[in-house]
Amino acid sequence: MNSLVNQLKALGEGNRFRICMMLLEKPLCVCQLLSVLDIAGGTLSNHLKILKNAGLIDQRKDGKWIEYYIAGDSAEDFIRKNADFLSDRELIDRDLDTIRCSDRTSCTPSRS
Amino acid sequence: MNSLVNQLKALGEGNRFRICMMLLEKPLCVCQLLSVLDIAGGTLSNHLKILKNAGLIDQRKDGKWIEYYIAGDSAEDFIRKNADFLSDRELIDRDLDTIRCSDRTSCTPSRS
DNA sequence: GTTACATTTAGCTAAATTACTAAATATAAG
DNA sequence: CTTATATTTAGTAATTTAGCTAAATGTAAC
Repeated sequence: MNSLVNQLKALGEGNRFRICMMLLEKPLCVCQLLSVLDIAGGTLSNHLKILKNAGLIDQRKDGKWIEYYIAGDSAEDFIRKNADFLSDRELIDRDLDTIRCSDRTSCTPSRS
Repeated sequence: MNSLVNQLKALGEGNRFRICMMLLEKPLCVCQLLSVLDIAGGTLSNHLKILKNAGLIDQRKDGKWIEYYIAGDSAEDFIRKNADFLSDRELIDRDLDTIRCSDRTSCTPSRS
């Protein structure tokens, strides 16, 4: 029970939900997520840790970057089933459009 | 999006999750829920309000009691789909066994 | 190795959340 | 109307959470 409640709690926060929706589309590095979300790098890192502890996402090295992805079939299933209840898909699509530095040339995490 | 995230957040708390699991079985009054959960009446009342605001449950009068129930088909669907991910069904069953005063003869809410 | 960039950790604050108790309200029964 | 029971509201304390900035760490490229 605990692990399910933890997953629900992890997904039940706006920014973390958005992260999962984006990762459902494709794996992304921290700086790409950062280009969409209006939060500081440290905050994002913390959200990623919470999602990872809940078993919803995982990470792997990709050269200079760390790529995050949905942890596995059961995590994907869990997230997808909940995403089904989403009425305004529009917001998610807007997020996906906003992903920057997909060529990964300049991923400065600085946020004035 | 907001409403879905709110529902996830509402369900993503241990006591509220247990409440929903029990109500999935059958409508229950506050004192019955109270007989299972180890929290004070005021606290329970607050949890019920959160679940109700999220649109997951609703209430109706039943004589002296207030009966809570899953709000409707879509709420039931949402809760059931998430309950599917539950591995240890045992804990829920234990809760259901613990419901007291189902005859509603003595539902004192006092908790020393 | 030094520099530059990417990410995480640490330490902090403000806001939100969960919990309690006690008081208030509502209803039913006598 | 009074009493007993059921539920909610209010006020408060403790805990957790989300956010920030700055420092630390890791990695790549020069």
